[in-house]
Amino acid sequence: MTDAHREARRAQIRAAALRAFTAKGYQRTSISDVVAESGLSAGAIYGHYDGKQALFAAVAEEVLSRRGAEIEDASGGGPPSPLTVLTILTGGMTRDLEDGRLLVQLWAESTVDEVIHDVVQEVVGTLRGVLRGALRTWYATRPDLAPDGPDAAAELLLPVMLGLGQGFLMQRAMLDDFDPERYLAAAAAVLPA
Amino acid sequence: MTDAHREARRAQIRAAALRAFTAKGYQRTSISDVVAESGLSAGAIYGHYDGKQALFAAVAEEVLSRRGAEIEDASGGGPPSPLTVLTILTGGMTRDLEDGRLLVQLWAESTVDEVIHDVVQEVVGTLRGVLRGALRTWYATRPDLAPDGPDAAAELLLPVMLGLGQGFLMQRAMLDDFDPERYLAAAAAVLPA
DNA sequence: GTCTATACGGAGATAGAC
DNA sequence: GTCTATCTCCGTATAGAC
Repeated sequence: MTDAHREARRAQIRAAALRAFTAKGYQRTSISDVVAESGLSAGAIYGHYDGKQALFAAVAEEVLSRRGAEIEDASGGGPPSPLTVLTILTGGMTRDLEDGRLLVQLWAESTVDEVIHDVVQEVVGTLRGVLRGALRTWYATRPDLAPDGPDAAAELLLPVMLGLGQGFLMQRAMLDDFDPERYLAAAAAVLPA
Repeated sequence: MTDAHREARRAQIRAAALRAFTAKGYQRTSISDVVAESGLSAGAIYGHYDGKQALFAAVAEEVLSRRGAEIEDASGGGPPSPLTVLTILTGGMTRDLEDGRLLVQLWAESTVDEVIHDVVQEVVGTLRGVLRGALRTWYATRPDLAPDGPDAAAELLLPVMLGLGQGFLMQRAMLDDFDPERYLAAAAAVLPA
């Protein structure tokens, strides 16, 4: 089997795992669920991934790393505003995940599972680095909003940006009456622009 | 056994469950863990609660309802600012829970468990009602910040307030280098004041 | 009301044939 | 590499004595 075929099969397994985890949540999803969703067998899954935990880590890494890439892409046409960055984050997650359930599962698991914790720590770290860079270059074009310099301003806004993104995904996943556009409008009202 | 004794025993069980859920996460916590933590037996637990799910719901309800009470208390000395409200929310959770892990577990579970979903829906609904009331009265004292009236302004800010609170708890629970004061300072910079 | 002991089901993971 | 079949453990919940 060529490397390409091997990676294709791994991608197939990850995609099935993503669907299964999203539908039932990480903990309630059994390997049998992934088996059923993928059309493969338990043996096949374990031939490619060490187990459920490794599979979850792989899926999480795939999803989160795309957001960093998207923000860097968007920086091509001039520095994106904080609101634009937030829109990219939430829009990308919406496209990949339909709802935010998988990420909420990931965050919960990261507070209680060492391995997942480390994976999240690393991948959120790089995403935050990309965010920081984007905000810095934007503040550099708006010195009126950054009296202490763009770096300090970006560093200060960073946790809030992350929080607003997490809030969006959380509320979309858990509240029946969540209104995405309303949330982004509210965020726009508080973010610097 | 008097009602007071009965409630005391139930509180004892809830407290043990809270500790156990916080330490290992909801799903990984077994009834045996709660048994060990409480010093009681399985039979005793089931004599007071229908099972793990009901116990989790009871704990969640207890914790969240306190925040509503605290915000209403604070409204006694004049309408609290958005930042004050956020500080009450995060400070209260810090006091009750040490870290935000239990709530992150709750949110994750609410996206995947019908019963927990309904409980969260209701209790977050009332908390949101309290928040809405507090923001309205505050905006009423600051008509310069509410061109469309205090009600509209409060309604718009509501999801952001919730998001910032969730972001605080999430990041505290999952990020090694989280700085609570820095987060609140950053929130203060974006919130109306 | 509370204990001890246990029934019952389901989970993750592996063995061995193909 | 993949399948079928299965092993082993652990979790929830209950039964029955006190």
